Amino acid sequence: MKSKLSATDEAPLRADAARNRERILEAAEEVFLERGAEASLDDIAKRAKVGIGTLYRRFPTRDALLAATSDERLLSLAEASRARDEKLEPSAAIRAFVKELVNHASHYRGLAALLGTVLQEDTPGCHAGREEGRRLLQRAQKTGAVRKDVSFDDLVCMVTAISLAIEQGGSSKSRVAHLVDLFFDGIGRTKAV
Amino acid sequence: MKSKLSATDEAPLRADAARNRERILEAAEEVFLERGAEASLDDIAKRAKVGIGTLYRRFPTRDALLAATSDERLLSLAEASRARDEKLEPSAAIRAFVKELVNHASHYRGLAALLGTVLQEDTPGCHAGREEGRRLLQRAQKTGAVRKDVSFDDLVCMVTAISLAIEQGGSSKSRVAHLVDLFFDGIGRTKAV
DNA sequence: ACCTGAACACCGTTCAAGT
DNA sequence: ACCTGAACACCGTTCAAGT
Repeated sequence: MKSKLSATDEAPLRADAARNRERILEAAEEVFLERGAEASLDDIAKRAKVGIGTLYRRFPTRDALLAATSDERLLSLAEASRARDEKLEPSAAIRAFVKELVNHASHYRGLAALLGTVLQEDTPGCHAGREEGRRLLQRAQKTGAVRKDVSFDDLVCMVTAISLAIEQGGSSKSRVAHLVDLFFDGIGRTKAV
Repeated sequence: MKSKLSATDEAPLRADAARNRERILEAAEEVFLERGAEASLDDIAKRAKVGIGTLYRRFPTRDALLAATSDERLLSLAEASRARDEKLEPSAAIRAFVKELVNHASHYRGLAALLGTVLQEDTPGCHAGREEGRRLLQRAQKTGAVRKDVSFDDLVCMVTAISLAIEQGGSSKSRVAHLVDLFFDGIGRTKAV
């Protein structure tokens, strides 16, 4: 029984194509880590020992490549979030999720600014991330821990802001926590004394 | 009696150089409006009918050009803020300032992402903007309207996030207000019921 | 189906030559 | 002092030719 949600039902790749795809992904991860999310696509193709055309064939846009590169991390992020669902109350759960998403957006330099568009890509990880975020938000709103007029996009906006601040100013784990708290004490109904 | 704060005491420009500087600024404003903050510097030089070298001589970085282009707007923004100081209480005053700054950051496409660095440039407008922001923040904190652990950088971070959200998602004046409120009800001590 | 890389159109930045 | 623009090194994207 296949899921109705399966995005683009992709025809299975030929063996060599699949291999190339994998190599591009590995090279991209390396190069993005070294040079940031705006790194040259040519460099990535070269590192993957693949023609630049092959890269474009598989990943028509930079966002698509970034999304594919982020996919595993996003999947395990969503999974981890669901796993700790039982142990945490809704308010703490969504706060933890946001913190993890900030970590993700800070994984490459330059990813933060693109998070909003990348997360809209049609890949399993992006899908799972959105799903989980929306689920946590609804749950927190149902229990009254979060205001009703907050959208998932508002959440992404928060994450982007925090990640950009981290990227520009100093990182320091406490600054992340500080910013997350700042935003949440606004979004939540809890009074910030 | 000259101000001690006067940034780079700039030697007066030769008449033709001053004229060129002005033309670059006008062209830049136009081109940035048309094509966004990442527009080609070559296009700007051409529109200004100036060699590209002249542009670089006057504005060594893109940020410097963006700052110079924003300068008048930032100056009048700061002035307007000081003007309404008497009529508004601290909480409302800083909220209005943030809203104006969001408008500014949304003036060109792509400016939002650069606001943090552009605002650090050493130009009268950037200086005035920072000054006014810090003043409002202190004032609001003194009256207890804003938490003590909020920094000016936190404010800029907010503005950037909101502007990016505006730029990506739909604009709509109500969304700006919504986001500003969201952030402030977090930053402020007022309980968000 | 897929891969390759040359070809094209672009861009930022520098710097020697000119006034 | 200032201006100019050619020169250099780069980049994204497409597409004809090849397997």
